[in-house]
Amino acid sequence: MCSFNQNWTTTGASMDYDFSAIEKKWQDWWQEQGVYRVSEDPDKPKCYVLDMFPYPSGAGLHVGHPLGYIATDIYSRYKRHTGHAVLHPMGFDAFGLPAEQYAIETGQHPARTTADNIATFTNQLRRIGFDYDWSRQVVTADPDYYRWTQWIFCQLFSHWYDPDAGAARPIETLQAQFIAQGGSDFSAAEWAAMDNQRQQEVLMGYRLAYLDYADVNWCEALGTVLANDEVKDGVSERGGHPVVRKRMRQWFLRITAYADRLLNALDALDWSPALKEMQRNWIGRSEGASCVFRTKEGNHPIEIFTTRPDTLFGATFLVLAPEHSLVASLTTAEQSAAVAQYLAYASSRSERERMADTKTVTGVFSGSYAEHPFSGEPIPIWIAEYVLAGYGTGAIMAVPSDDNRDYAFAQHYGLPIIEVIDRSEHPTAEREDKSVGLLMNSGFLNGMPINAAIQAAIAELEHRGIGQRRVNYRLRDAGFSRQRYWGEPFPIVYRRGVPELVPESALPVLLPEVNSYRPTGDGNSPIASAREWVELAPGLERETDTMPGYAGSSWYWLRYMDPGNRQAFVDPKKEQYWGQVDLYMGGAEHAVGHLLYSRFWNQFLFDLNLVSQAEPFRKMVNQGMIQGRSSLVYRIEGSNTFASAGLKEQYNTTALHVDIHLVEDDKLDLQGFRAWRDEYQNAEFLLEEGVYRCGAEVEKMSKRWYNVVNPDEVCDRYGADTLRIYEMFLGPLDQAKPWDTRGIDGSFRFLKKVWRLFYPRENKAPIAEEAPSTEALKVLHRAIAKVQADIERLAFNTAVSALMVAVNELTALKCRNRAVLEPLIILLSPFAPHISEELWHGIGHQTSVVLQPFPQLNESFLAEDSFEYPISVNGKLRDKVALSLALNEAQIEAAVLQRDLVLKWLDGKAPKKIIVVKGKIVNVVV
RNA sequence: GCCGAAGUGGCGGAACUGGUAGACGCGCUGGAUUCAAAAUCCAGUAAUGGCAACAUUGUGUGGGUUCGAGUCCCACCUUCGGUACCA
Repeated sequence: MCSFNQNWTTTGASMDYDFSAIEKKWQDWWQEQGVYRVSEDPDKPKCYVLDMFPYPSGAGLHVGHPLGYIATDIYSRYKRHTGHAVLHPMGFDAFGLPAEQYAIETGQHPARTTADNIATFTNQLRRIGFDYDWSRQVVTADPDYYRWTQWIFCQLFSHWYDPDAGAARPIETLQAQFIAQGGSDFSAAEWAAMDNQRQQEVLMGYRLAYLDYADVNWCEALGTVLANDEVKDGVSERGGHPVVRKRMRQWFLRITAYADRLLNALDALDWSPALKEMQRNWIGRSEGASCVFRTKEGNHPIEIFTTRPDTLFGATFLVLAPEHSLVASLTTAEQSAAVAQYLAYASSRSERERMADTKTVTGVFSGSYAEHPFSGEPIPIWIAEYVLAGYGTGAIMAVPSDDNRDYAFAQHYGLPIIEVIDRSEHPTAEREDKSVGLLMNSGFLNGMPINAAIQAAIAELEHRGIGQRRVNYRLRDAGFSRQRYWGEPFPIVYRRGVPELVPESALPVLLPEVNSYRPTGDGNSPIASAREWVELAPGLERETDTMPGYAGSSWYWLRYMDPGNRQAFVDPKKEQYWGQVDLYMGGAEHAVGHLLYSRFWNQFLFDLNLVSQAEPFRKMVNQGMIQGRSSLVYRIEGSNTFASAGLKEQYNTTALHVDIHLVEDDKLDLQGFRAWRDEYQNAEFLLEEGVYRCGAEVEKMSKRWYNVVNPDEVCDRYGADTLRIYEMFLGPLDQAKPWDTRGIDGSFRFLKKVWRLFYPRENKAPIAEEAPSTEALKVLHRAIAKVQADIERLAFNTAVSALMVAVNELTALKCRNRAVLEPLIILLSPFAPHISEELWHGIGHQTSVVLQPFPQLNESFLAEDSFEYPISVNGKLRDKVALSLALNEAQIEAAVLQRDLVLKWLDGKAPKKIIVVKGKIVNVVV
């Protein structure tokens, strides 16, 4: 990798594949000609192909990033060839922490560094030759963009989710309802009696964007709130300062209102089962019942959630989470010391520790008892960390007979166990098996199967007014506040503490300039220090939190449809034309976060009739990660001597990563290595056959492992077309695969072979106009069939392989006919657009190959009249014979039985059976 | 633990609904060309045995279904991704 060759040229430069000149030339030409400009065309079917837009980091792109972009580029170019109006845009997710962190360190305005990084990314992307319509680029940090992010937030704030309508409705409809008939726990008269502030607090409980209190990661030393990934093992990642939970008022989005719709709509989407399953698990719907247990001492009803109300008679104790609000009031004097000790222990345990050992049973008795709602028996109330405060009601009824954790707990503390499911008919059934068994020891439920008992138990709970059917979700409402500078400001002002929207005419609310991007130290965002911006008037202050990173990315695909619109976030006509994203490509790391938020925003906008489709992404594909291939050197312990890979076993060595740019073909550049780091200046080497061999390891491509390959390097050395072909040829799109620059030669040679097809060394004659041979046509049409089918199923590795086969065969046939080579260029052009455009113009065309129709498959060229039958004897391949496909099965059988090899294996015996599959195989059973 | 994906030559990988395992490419070996190198071209390349024809073995492991299994079924092992005491 260290020494890049000059471009591939020998003599007669014009007849050689000079990729760097070709690529530059056509990129400029496409730009000038506006070849990739798209608009709505009612005469064409539409196709919307989308990539997850990147965050423009300072590091630039590595070869792993464009994998998905190349795939969608090929797909979108193919769709252009097949007559579609194709929307394939690109933009930037430009708000985020790294730019802000850089600003804190250097004082550079994040807008400035973001713009620089976008320029770097754009240059890198342009070099690869994508068919983006750059005039549609969106940047989430651009005020023209984020005014609409703010606008959508305004809609979320001014709507509530009406469960009766199953859709979002204006908050005024709820107000009207309160005026007319009151709410769930107040009458119309009581509503009327409330002051505005109180009324607003009630409404806040319904808005889809609302304020509530939540714990954040607060770091006193840094004076700021930290994101989850900035906290490692309870201390800040930077500086290692302690981080504590702190309650702060935060904005939330009520995504839980849409939980059921988000879950149900998954079925109709063309996403991988794995991806759907991740979303289902994240939403985590479970059906069951809530039930209230009265306490023996004092009036402290405990509400629990259970998915197994049928086992209520088996509930022998209750368990509260250590953080449950009733823990203090239910702890008796005798138990207070033990409980206090346990609570101290529980709060000292990090999430990580709690996760690590789920086998250890811990808990403490509160001293109090609850009353069993059906039997009236007293049952003890325990406190244990295996019950989570954040899920359900933070309290459970423990049924040791039918829950493994409850069972382990009961065993450990000697609590009673009542069997309530009779599984005697099914001796192999395990605890928690819901599919078999009849209720016993359960009063009115006795003898019922489990499902019937669940229904009966819920009915009884509802009848007695102590519980009800309930659906519970794991999904939480999404925290939407960040105490940061570099994000969208909220379009919110507080009038004497009551939040209200700024008028629409005041949008966008621009980020103020600040003197310092450092946290204020009191938990507020840096923009709180811009006092003249915050204080609009006495008693009228702006919100100083900003929106999180996912705000801008939750609707960006809609903006691409109509990026310049100043009247609306998208023109409804344009939205109706482009509709759903037909193919969405991106990394699996966004499987739950981004994809769930985006679906939620889209469902909401759909409720408001602002978009025409409930679901934004019809087909979603996750591209696999391209891994790096790291190089390793082996330092002999306690020395500055390095042993070559083959010698390392003889010594006690430490493997160290070395920059792959100092390694070629696993051989280390010794001078380069000594110059690389001061500490290696005097390094000594133990060589093998005169060279130092490095070890290698496949791992994530990362600066940290010095194994990053930049696409620019590859473009310099081989060209963008080779990069594109190689990335696709590497393996299936959705699989993780290692990048090995050594393998790229094959793709480069392939393109050179394509070039030679048009410009053979020994033949300077122009392309032949006469009719091609049947063999050449057969090769062409086989390629058309395979490439087309493979692009449709996104199997680009085998499509490239099919093109290689075609080029090899046409080279062998010395085919130079226009009628074959012209369609071949179009087949190749989605994969390698630059060389294709050059060859296309080279054979006399003036217009772009991009705009050509895809070659029409003629099946008649694929038809064969004979087939070489493999003949197996007892399933083992023994012979082959070419036979006409016109023969019937009896004729084939007869021909096979005459074969010498078959007779030899029959060894004089008559065959037991002969299986003839026409056009496939013959199997002789002896 | 649970959910999902995947285990095929020295390497990346191919094989449609069960029908010639290893397409295509890398690498490697030999040869041509060259003063030499690069580049290019030709031949070979799963393993084992054999000059060869050919034979035996072979798609993570062990069973099974089938005329026939990389592909289907059962059990298990390993790797990767997600998730995590979810009541």
